[in-house]
Amino acid sequence: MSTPLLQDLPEAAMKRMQPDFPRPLVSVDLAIFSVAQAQLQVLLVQRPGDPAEPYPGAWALPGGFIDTARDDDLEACALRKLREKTGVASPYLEQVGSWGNATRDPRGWSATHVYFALMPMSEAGLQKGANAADAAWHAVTQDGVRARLAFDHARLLAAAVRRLRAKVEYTSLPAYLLEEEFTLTELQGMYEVVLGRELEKSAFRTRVFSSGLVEEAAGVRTGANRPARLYRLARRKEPVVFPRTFNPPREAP
Amino acid sequence: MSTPLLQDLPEAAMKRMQPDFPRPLVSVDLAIFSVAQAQLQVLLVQRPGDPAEPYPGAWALPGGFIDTARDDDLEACALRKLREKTGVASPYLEQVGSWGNATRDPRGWSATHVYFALMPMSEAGLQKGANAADAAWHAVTQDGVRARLAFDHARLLAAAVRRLRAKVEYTSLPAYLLEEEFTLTELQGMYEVVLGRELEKSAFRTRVFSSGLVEEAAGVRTGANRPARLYRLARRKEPVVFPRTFNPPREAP
DNA sequence: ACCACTTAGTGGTATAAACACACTAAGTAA
DNA sequence: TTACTTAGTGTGTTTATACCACTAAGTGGT
Repeated sequence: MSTPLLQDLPEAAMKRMQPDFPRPLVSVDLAIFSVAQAQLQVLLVQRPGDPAEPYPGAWALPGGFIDTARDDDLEACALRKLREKTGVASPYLEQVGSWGNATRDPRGWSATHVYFALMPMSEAGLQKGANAADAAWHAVTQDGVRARLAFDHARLLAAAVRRLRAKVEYTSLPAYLLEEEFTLTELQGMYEVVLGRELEKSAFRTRVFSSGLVEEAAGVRTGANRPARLYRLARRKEPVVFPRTFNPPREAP
Repeated sequence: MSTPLLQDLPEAAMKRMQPDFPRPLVSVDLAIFSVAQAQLQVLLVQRPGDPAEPYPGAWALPGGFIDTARDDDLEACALRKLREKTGVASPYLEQVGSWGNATRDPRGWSATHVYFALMPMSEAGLQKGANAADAAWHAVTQDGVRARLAFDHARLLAAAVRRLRAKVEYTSLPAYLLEEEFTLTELQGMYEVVLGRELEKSAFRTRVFSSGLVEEAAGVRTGANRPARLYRLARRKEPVVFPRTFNPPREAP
C-alpha cells in the first residue's frame, strides 16, 4: 500500500529505486513521565529474561521496532506503544530527537526515535504482561534513574529529562502532569518537582494568570483548610510559552 | 563489524534477534542556512532528471540514505553530506527532528533525520557535480522557499526555519552565520535578518556583553566611517542561552 | 583645514516583570 | 471561639531592558 507503483516498473528501474544499502533497524522509544511522592517518575519496562535477547532482564524505556504495516508514522508508533503500556490515548507527547549508530544495538546499525510523554499518574493504568514482562515507575534523580538501563537508554533518558527540565522553565508543560482540573498550588507543585527548586507563590500566580494559561473551572477543591479554586488549561492542544524563564538560573562561575 | 556475535549463535536465536518486520528506509536531510543580501538563504540541490527517480528535476534539501558501512552515526552522516556539498567541515549543526511515514517517499516506508547547519556564505564553496546535479542558494521567505520542493521537504524546511527563528530569540546562534571575527553591528544584523525585525542597538549590546557571549579580538574593521571593534565567540563549542527573549513577541489577540 | 556625514559606541530615564515578604481570607478541628 | 493551615492578595525593591539622546571617530568634499 505504501508502494503501489512498484510492480509496474521494469526491473532496472526497481533496482535503481531500491537503494542497495543495507537498511538500519528503526525503533521508537518512550520516556513516559509522571509525578508521585513529590518526585519525577519515569515508566520503565523489564526486558525478557531470555538470554538470546540483548540485555536480558534489564530495565529499559518502553519502545520497539516500527511496524510498517500498522504504524502510519513515527508518532502513531509512539502512541501505539504508549497505549499498550499505559492505556492512555492522548497525553502530551513530544519528540526529543533521534539517535542512530552502529553499536547501540548488538543486532545491527539501528536508529531510534525518542519521544517523551507527560501524564498524571492516576490515568496510567499499567498493563502488565502482553509485551512488557513487567513495567514500573522509577524515580528520576539528577538526569537518570538508579537502575542500570539497557542499550543506550540511560543517554536517551538523560536527554529527555534535560529537554523536559529546560522547557518547564518557560512553558506550561507541568500542567499535563495533572488531571484536567487542578488548583494553582497543585500546578506550582508540579513545577517545583520537575525543576527541583521552590518558586515564589505570588510571582508564580501573576505569571500564570497574565499568560492566559488557565481558565476558571466550576468548583473548588475542598480539604482540611480553605478551599482552592479549580482551573483548567485554556487551550490544551498547544502548550503556552512564556517570554522568559522562571527564577533566573544562576550562572556557572 | 557492527554485529560480531551473529555467526556464533544458533539459527533460532538469530531469527529471534533479527526482527522480521520489513525495515524502513533511513535517510538524513540537511537545511544548510546562510545569509546573503540581507536575507536568510538555504542551500538546495536539484534532483536528477532521470524519470525513474522520484521527483525528477525538483529542488530538494541535500541529503540521502544512511550508509551503514561508512557512517558511524547519524551526525557523521549529516557531516559527510555537508562536506560533500559545501566543503565545510565543522559548522554549527543541530538536529531538528525526524519524520517517518509510509507515504513521504514512493520507494517505501521511510524515516528521515533532519539537521540544520549555519555557516557564513563565504566559507561555503559549492561543489557542483558529483552527487548533486546542481546546488544553489534560495532565499527563505516566511517559512519556505519559492521553489516547490521534492518529497515532504517543504515541511521539513519549515520546521527547520521555525526552530532556527525560535532559538535565535534567546541564543547566540546567529554568530555562526558570520566568520570567526565580526563586529557587533554585523552580529546584530544577523539577528535582524533571521528574526525579520529590527533590534535596539543599545539593548542588544548590553545583552551581548552581559551574557559573556563574545570576547575582544585584536583589530578593528575599517570602512568609510568610524572603525568597529572586532569580536569573536568566547566559547565556540556551545551556543549561549539568554534568560529571556529579545523584544517581547507581540501576543496574538 | 574645516565641515558635513555616517556609523560606532555610551549614558540615563522609564517601564515592566517578578522577587521577597507581609498581609488578609476562608475553611477545619478542638 | 480560637488555633491552625492553606488560599490568595498587596506592596516596596530589584533587575533587565526598552527607548531615546548623546558623544566618538572615522571618511570625503570643498
